[in-house]
Amino acid sequence: MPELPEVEIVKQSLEKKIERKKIKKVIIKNRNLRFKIPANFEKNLNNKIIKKVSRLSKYIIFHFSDYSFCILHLGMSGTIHLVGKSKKEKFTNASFYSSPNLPKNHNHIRIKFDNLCLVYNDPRRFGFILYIKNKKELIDKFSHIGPEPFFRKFNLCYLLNSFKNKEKNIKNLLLDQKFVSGIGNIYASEILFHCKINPMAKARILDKKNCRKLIFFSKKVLKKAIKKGGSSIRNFKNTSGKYGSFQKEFKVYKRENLNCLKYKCKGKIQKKNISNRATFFCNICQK
DNA sequence: AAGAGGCCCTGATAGC
DNA sequence: TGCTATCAGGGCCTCT
Repeated sequence: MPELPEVEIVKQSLEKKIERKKIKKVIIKNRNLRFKIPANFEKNLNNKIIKKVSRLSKYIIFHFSDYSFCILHLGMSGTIHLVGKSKKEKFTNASFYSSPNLPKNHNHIRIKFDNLCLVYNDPRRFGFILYIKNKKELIDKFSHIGPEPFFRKFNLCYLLNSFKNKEKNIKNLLLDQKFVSGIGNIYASEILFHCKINPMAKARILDKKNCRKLIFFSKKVLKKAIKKGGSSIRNFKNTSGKYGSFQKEFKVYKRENLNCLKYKCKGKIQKKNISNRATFFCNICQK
């Protein structure tokens, strides 16, 4: 589901609602996510106070007041839902939280606060959640993650250096989270369209001008997507159940055989599999 | 040693 | 209608 903009939207809607709250109980229905959730996970989270919620690339990070952490990755199909106690609960005192928006299946993790419950849903189970003991372990965990497009480190010098002798095509390189983090399959195609760079182009042939465009449009596309509340493909919603609208701004993604939207370009959008991932581009203006 | 490809899963949709 | 095949926003691991 989520690339950087969608994760940012989730993070933004989460922080307002769960910061400074204390975890009362953790219930795990299915431990078999991307990584098996260890038996002591619940115990580690019990009674922790969430000091802050942040995001790094496609990861959501819970900062606890005792300087331990929890990192959450949504994989392809992970979603987070915040639900309140049902009205019935007031009378029965049952510890039950429900919402009409909550999916029926695959609610693998529930984290309960007073009057609020965070539910992690993930049909494909490619996502994962990890408890991190301390700052050092956190830094370790992210040591192989490259800069986000928004970071100063993602500059002309860095790109030129990374592209030197690189045989890899630029589309695959944009998906390589060690090079740049946060860009996924949709935004890689969109960014390359704005740059007028062919996704199959080997990184080593790209010049300064191309690098400057990549830096500019990576930021621009992601920023705009965040502003629009993310892309609601396959029902992506924020934690309040609100849809994003950036899918309306797609210039190439899922637009195969349609006309290129660049002014006066007569091209048609092509779809091509690159390393088994659908890639969309204009055959004329992205030569 | 960089880079391509397989694989982990379920569900929606396309095609017959 | 109902079956099967293909594909989906990610990233780790293995093989060459």
